[in-house]
Amino acid sequence: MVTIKDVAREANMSVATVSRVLNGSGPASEETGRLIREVAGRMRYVPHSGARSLITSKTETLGVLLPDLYGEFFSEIIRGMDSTAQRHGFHLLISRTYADKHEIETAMRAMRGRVDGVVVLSPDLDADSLLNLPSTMPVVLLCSVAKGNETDSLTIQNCRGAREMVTHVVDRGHQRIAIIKGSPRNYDATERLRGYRAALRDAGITPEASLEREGDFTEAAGYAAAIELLAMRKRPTAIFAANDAMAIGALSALRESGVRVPEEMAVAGFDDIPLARYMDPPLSSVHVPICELGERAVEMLLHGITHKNDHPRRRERVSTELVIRRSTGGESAERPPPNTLKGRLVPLESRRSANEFRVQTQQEM
Amino acid sequence: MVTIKDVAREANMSVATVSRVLNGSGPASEETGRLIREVAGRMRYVPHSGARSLITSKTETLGVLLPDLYGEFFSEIIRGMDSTAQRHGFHLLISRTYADKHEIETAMRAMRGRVDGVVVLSPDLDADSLLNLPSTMPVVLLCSVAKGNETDSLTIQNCRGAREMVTHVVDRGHQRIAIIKGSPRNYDATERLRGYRAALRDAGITPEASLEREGDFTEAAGYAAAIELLAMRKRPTAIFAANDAMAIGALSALRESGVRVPEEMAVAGFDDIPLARYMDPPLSSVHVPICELGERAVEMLLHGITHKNDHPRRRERVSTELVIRRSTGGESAERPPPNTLKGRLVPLESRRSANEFRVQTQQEM
DNA sequence: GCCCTCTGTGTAAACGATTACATATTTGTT
DNA sequence: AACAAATATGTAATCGTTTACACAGAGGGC
Repeated sequence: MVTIKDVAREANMSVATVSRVLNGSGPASEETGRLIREVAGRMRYVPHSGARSLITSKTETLGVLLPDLYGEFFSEIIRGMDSTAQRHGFHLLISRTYADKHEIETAMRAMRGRVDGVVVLSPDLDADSLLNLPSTMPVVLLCSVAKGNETDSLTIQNCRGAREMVTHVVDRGHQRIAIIKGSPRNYDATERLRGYRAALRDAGITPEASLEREGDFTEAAGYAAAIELLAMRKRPTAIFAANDAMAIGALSALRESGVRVPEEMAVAGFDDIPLARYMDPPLSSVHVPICELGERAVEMLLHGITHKNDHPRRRERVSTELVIRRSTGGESAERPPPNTLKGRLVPLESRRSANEFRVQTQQEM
Repeated sequence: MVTIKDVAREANMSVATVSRVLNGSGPASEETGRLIREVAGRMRYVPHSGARSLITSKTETLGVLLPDLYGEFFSEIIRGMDSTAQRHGFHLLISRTYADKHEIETAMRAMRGRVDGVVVLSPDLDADSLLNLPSTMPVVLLCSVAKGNETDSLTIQNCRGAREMVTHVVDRGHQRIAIIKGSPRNYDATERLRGYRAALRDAGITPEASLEREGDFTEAAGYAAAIELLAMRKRPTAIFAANDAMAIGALSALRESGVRVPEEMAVAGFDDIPLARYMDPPLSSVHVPICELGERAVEMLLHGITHKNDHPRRRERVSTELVIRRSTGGESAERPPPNTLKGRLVPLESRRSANEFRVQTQQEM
């Protein structure tokens, strides 16, 4: 491995000069500049990032902690993060963890000293406690809230999105609307459930426990839940799945049971993954700008890093957009590429207390 | 940030002893061991990985270079890589690059000194040249071949998989079988095309240029290609898409055109993404053990690292498995979870020349 | 000619860990 | 009792950078 010393020797210069030239961090004559750059290039010198980070105490790397996510969501969010990180000269150190609290803590420790900050995507509510991480380094919480502690966080407008979708279904004349829920420990899932109930309340419909089915965001769960719903003596006429994967599973179950969608049963999902529009019938869904979620999270983290974690904390939320297709009886004329449906960011002012924020959330509903 | 020195001072020990205790790299009395561990824990000491990698010249990090991949593939391959890496105490540094040769080179440079080795997934054929990377560090090439240079590589059994699928379609009585190809610059795509042609040749059917349609692995491409095929005066009776996303797009086009699958048109895909079985009709596909692909790649890389890149190079290939569902007229009785369909690894002995390998590939066909 | 300010360069001290070597202490062997 | 061997601990060099400080020479203003 060729070091800065080797380059200095070869160019008959001191290491200091080489360092200054290569980093543009000090004066240097035109000529020495050219020479050193030429030699460094020829010798294929690449600075040892460990040594550099030792003295500068910067790693130019961002940590990302993720649970085991479903396909499209994972790839898109990484895409968003990596592109913004790269644009700012940062790398991404990724670690998949089981959402378990202890695991997250371990992973955080392991990252310490390797990264300048961390994005933690922990949809698991129990992981709340991770806010107690005595982390001196910047952290951005994704898809979860940190009660009690002050942490930058970024979430999806789950509640409003779900509420809008269910309201749309109500508007199409449905009264008995079922929901296939996500895990009760999942933040996104609980918020979507909240939106569902709010919409029913708005419409003067009393929520019914038997219409709220358990799920876990997988196709299999959606399939199973739909089968159960069909077996009910008083069937619902519409199903709102808390994500697209479950909606797709439900569609498959309905098809096998010979139930026509949307005539006998309307179906709606959440996320608007690319496949949604290729379903039969095309699936109505709540579009989430996943890529943008990743971008924004990294931007927030970088902000925290440049301000040395000494900045007013922010809670932001990316907004969703209703995409109506045929599965809820909407026109299927729609055929714009999904990426034109850009969600806008809704920055909330930084808040001091979680309660204050809660109120805000209520209002936003 | 608390350093080893702080811990040493607090425990009234020398840094050497602290280091030895914490790494278990030297003798230490029972008592000092306990004391130091207690102090380190209390002070939340985490060693600075940069400093450590400086002296040990190990980073315990693996680099991963990926192009912009389609959803499921990306998340699964990372899952496989990360789990094996973690099991061996390694981290993953991920970088998305545009498959462009120059970009890859830049990314490789940036990784140098940050990682102990790199997995490069470069399906782009033009990137061949990257084999000329004067890399002194271990590299594993994924989903592409390196002609000329010696590099460990791991690929999918594309050719055989495609051939088996097309043969299956032929066996169901089809004679005019179209293919929706991937990019001609994509390695997987060209291999799948080769398998398609081989199967036709086996069946005594002469390939027809008009039945080979361009595609780029997106749903939209599959949709468009299917529309074109339907417009032909002499329609095919079956479509083999080079990946599932395109097959799904094709299914959607057929549905809209009122063409019944599989009665009027059989459809098959490649990859067997989780959604395949939830399509209408459930999609026949070639199962690729993606997660395993990632696992194996990391294992190969770790092997290269422990042997300091001075080991016989290997070319391995993960095998695929035919999954027949209703879209090709197969029974749809099948409903095992896809993860029981484990592909087996087919290790090929290390080969000296690319030519030799070529021959082997022919035989394997 | 003196002093000041630039510019270009070099010297050497950090940064935080590991580890070869030295030293001090204990234990065991004869 | 003497000495060897094993155990426990400390000292200091080292890894590859960056950067504060020092210094030399050039140019300008008085």
